[in-house]
Amino acid sequence: MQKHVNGDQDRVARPARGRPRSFDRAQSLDAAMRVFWLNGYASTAISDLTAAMGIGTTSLYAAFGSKEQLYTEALQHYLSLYEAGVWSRFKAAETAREAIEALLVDTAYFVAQGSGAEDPLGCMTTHPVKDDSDNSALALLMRSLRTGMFDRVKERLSRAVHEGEISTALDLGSFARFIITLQNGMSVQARAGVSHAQLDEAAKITMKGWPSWIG
Amino acid sequence: MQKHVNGDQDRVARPARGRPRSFDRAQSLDAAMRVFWLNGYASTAISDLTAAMGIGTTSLYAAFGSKEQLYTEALQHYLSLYEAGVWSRFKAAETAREAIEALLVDTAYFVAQGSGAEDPLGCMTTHPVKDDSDNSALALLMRSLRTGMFDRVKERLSRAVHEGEISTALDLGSFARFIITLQNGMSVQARAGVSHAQLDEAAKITMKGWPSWIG
DNA sequence: TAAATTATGCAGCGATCAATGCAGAAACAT
DNA sequence: ATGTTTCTGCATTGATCGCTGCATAATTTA
Repeated sequence: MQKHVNGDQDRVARPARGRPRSFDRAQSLDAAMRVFWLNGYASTAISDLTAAMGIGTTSLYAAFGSKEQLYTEALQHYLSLYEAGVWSRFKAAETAREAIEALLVDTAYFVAQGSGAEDPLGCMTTHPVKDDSDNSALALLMRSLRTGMFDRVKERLSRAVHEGEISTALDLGSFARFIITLQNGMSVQARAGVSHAQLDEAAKITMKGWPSWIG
Repeated sequence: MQKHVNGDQDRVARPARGRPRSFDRAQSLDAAMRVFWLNGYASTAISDLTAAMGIGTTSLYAAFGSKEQLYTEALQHYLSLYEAGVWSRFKAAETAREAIEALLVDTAYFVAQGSGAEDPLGCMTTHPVKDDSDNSALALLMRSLRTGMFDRVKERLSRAVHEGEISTALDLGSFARFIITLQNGMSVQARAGVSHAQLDEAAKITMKGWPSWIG
């Protein structure tokens, strides 16, 4: 009855034994990512996912294991899609000032990009997932993402100190914390309906404080 | 069987007809506020509330109407308890610089105050509640709170411009947006486990940019 | 004491939650 | 053809969701 509509990815990865999947796994994963991104983990029902992915619950569980495993995979898909985009100019910048400004401006663009109706707003990792205090693989992943962002900013600042761009008097940890906090706030603001233009201007105003910071 | 343990508030407000309440309404409301604050609206079950409030579901609905009405009342209780504390030094400050610094420092203190286990972390209004796009009374209240905070900061900056503290070249809307965004970010950070000390230092580092901003 | 009023505990409502059992369908291998 | 393997749709599981009906308890009013 159903046709085989798999992408080449699946066909290569799996020896084609048994009945083939009737849906494109990567495409369904992308749809699931959008739903999770839009509603968060707890507020997303399996029925929301199956509707968006265009498959039944049995197929969902056969292909992705569980709601939590699907979320984990969707989160990794999210990172592989967007993380490089948000951080590319940060990484490529020659000065710390350009790097930080790029991070803030590009974050403002990214979190306020969607329409809010179908296209999600904000950052997927800013949404509270579930009990953060447990030691599930998902909670550990979320924590490592957060510390990773902080460390990246702090590392860049540290390099700038060595290169003489920033005074040794600046507390790098506190300043990196400030930047990450601002970035997190942008996600909340975007979800509350604040426009890209407003966040972009806020990011640029922020950078006007730079001369005083690097003192 | 049960004893009458009402506070005086109820006894005065209501002509004591019929069986009296066996619990202190204000006390139960306070407990409900903590649960909502800790878990958010969607992730809080009625059973969580009744357990924390020490009453049955029938009593909860008789006294508070519905989950949404209870949340609304809990939110107003939250505001009456803490809003003045966070904003008092902001309001009393003589200069805009002192006002903004007080807001950031006091926010850092407030959001990172709790233990995280029983005492909630972050700001109750930063938690996504439910569908923000509808026109329910609760959604409208949340929106008015957000715009209110922004307006308060912008008003204070405007006054500082008139008083000559801040250059007319500064875009007040963008700068106020920056401050509110940072404040929101503090709530997210605190929930993620960032300590009060780190947020406090970040707030103080932030204020080092002041001379460059006011031009 | 009797009637009226309000609150409580118990039990359960229909709906939805995440997740599964099962039989049949669609591909392979032999 | 026959068997093996994998996937799909349907129906359903037990648990929990927000919420309520109902009988009874506790109080005031008459």
